[in-house]
Amino acid sequence: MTQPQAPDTLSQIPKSYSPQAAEDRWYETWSGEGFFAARDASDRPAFSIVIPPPNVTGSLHMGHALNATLQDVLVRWKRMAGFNALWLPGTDHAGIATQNVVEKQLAGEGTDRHRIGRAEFTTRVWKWKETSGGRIIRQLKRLGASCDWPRERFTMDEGLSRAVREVFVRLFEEGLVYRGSYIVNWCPRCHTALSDLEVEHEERKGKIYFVRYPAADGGPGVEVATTRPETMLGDAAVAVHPDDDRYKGKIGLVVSLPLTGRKIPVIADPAVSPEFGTGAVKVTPAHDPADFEIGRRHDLPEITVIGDDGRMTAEAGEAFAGLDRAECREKVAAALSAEGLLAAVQDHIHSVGHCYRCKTVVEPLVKDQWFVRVAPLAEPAIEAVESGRIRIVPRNWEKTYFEWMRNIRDWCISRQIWWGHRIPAWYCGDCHGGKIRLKGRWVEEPSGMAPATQPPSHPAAYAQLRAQGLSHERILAGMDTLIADRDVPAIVSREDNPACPSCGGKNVIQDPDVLDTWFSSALWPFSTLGWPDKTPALETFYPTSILVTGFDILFFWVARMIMMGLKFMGDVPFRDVYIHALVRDAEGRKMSKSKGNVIDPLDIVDKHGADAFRFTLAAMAAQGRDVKLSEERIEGYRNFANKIWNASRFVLMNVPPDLSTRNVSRETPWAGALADRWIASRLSAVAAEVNQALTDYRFNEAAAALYQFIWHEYCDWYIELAKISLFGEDAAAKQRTQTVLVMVLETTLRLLHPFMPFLTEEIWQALPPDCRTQAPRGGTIMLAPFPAPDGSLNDRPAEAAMSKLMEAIGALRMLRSEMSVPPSLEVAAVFSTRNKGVAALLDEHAGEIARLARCRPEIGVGLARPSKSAVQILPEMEVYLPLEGVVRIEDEIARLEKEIEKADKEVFGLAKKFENPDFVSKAPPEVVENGRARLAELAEKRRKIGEQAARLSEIGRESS
RNA sequence: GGGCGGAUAGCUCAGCCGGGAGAGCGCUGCCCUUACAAGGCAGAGGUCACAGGUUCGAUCCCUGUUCCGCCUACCA
Repeated sequence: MTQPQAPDTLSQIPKSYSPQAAEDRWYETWSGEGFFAARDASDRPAFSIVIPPPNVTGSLHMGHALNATLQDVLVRWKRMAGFNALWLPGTDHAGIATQNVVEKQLAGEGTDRHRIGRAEFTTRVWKWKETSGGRIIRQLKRLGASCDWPRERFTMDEGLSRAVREVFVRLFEEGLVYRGSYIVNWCPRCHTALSDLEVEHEERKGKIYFVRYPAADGGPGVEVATTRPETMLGDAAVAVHPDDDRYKGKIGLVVSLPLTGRKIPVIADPAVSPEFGTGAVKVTPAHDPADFEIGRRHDLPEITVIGDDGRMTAEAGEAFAGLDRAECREKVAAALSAEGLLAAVQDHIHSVGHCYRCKTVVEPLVKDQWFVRVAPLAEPAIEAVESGRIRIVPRNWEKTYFEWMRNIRDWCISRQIWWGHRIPAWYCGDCHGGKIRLKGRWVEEPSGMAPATQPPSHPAAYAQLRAQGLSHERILAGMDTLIADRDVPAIVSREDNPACPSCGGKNVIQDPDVLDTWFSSALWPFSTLGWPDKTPALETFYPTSILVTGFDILFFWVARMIMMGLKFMGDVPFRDVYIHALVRDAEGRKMSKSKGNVIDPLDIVDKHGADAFRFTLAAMAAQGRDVKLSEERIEGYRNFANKIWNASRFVLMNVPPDLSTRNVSRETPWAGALADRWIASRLSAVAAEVNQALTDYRFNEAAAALYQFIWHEYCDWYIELAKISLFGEDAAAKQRTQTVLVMVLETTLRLLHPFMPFLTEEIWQALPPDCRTQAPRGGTIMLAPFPAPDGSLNDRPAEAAMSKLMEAIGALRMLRSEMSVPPSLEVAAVFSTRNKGVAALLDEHAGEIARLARCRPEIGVGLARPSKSAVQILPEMEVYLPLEGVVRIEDEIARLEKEIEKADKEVFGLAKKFENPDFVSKAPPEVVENGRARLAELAEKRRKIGEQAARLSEIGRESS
């Protein structure tokens, strides 16, 4: 590969790591060299992830950053571990969102989509997509995402569109897609139907109105409760519960609907809850989902009083027609009040549905729409998770999944917008021309096309337009929307403009609606790999290995992918689903533009580097917890990156550039000094931990293990110890230390690479060439083998000995610090033990103790304590710091008294356990034994401190 | 209404199979010790929300309570 210029002399390595330059340089190299590419055919095992496609309109937010980081960690790990790893990127076309963006643009130009027409509009959207869309893709690259970019897909691509059409047609043929007239969620602003999932419910303070409906014969009527009095204008009945004794006599009564005088019946329906309100409910089938059901059961008329634009229709009556929903509510309430029919108004909290795109209050309306019959698809999808063919991690999301899947309702998939996959359904103008009503630009001047500045007008029947002399083509060209009567059959076809099966004519008109964006997203795991064609990629990478996503789209997307994957591929779309948390701000609030608490991931990358940012996200991704991101935390990991940088700098400054670890057998370098054996043992433990944690998707644990090892073992101890031989006279020891220093660093870099790709590559490239573990190709760390746990390096004795040594050093450091002995002052110190082995160990490592605790150590068995000295009592040794001429004795006495207090507490707590005879008899023997040993140790320590305190007080008295 | 999750150091959070409470940041003290002051060494700081229960033993398991999130639902 083309070698970017790595600093070649030590003096050139700057003292702190600056990420920017390295990041751009390495990303370009990796991607240019094709290191991210997976192979359609390979003898290596496949590992594949498809990215949850972000909206093409979107820009990278924290959620994306977390999502992408976790995927990249996994895919880089697997790639290094020898898999044919694919991470397939792409975006979705985000129908409503994208359409909104371009519509806003048009509004700025003083026009709108109806004036420019459908064809021109979609051209505009494509143009927008080409120039402004996909910003998020470029942002992902800044994060270091190792996606196979040449495979990038877009839901509106030719191939994916073909998949959409194939699926739609097949579902239709099987009766799983149908067109029907039902109540749907309608956004009066976006002017389209929404699926249930696209409605966000929010608790709102509102009012509940109690309204008297007098009997038609003038007798006592019924009182109903409603939160939406304006809908009463469309009431078709009043319903009560069949078993409600209060209303038994009223069933069948005809009441007079206030303000309209219309006569409506009182009916009985079990859906009514007797406990709520008055127990009698007004029924508005055209404007309430529950009422709609009741209406259909009782064959009530569906009187539409609110129109597509959220304004009252003519049906609402002269007094109200044209009013906005909210205005109308006031007017109706006032009118009822004036007539004395408003019994009461109370405050009431209820949840109100809002459009998830524009937050407008949705209006339930009865509309002709296309639906997917979901229940038959849901069944196998439930089974797949129950049986474990798909694992959801963490598991508690399974419950949510099942809950939703078992109560699933049909999915409304048609949208009344222009940007998206147009529904492949046509209606025959020749057979049903009278029942197909169209709106379009020709209506204003039936003799010809109206100027493009004219918005569409009233609907006209297709037959009528033809009769006025418009050609079929011309009608289509000017058509805006279409309403076909319920009994007009749809011709659903894989080919455009199919011939009518009954008349053979070609004058067919395509349904103007487009499909829900999620319909195409649901096919993503196989449509992106080439389906419906049988491609090698599909063969190799489906089912994908894992899906990484946030729980907010568990239903929107994950569930639907499972259904579609099982239906059309006959297999699950992925083996595992890893559900990660939401990223919140430091206060735990959801980040949102309106709250102004958004942290832009790219600002973080600019400021602290992609590696620090990625590491932070991984470290905070504990399963089942939200990620509360604060900049201080990121700074902490930026410091970590810098620490690694400087440790590496130290290594590079102290090893010859021609050093080779190429032919060093695994055992040799570790066979030497205690520190070498210890760090090797620790390294193998960390490698095991990281591998296991990643296997279990416990990213935070992998990150924590690396952090702990690098900073607190390699840097704090190993490097410090290494300095002794590096700066010493023993050439062999020096060389061995250099070897270990580099080998551990090099291995650690590979372990760390999935988390911090840029930094690790930058350093790895600067290592002596013959110290870099050979990658199968490319000469890059990202293709070098991922360190596997190596049990042969485990060295329990070395770890035990090292912790003794660390304890001894720690004890003296503690005394020094407590006694305020300056770090630069070399002191005398006595290490006394009863254990010969310990004495031998300390003696052997007197040099290390001397350096790391800055002292002249005297080591031995049963050494006398210096008369005026501070002491630290450890299980197997006592450490004395002679105080003569160094500090005041009183300070040490005070310190010891505090220690005595602490030790007493501990002894007391533990001793209490043994007072209970059941503990000794019932607890496992090893637990009891362990307790006994600890108790003995503590008691001994307490005794010795006491003695020492007494002695010092005595001396103190004598000398004063 | 149903469901899920949380409550552990000043802050943000780890804590797998019940058996000696951890990290990061912040704070305090001493140090520019030839990799790093974005650093080193050391330290203080916790009734593991509350009340019961199971157990020899509970931060961990069970029940209930309080508070806080979130998801879901056609009680108008």
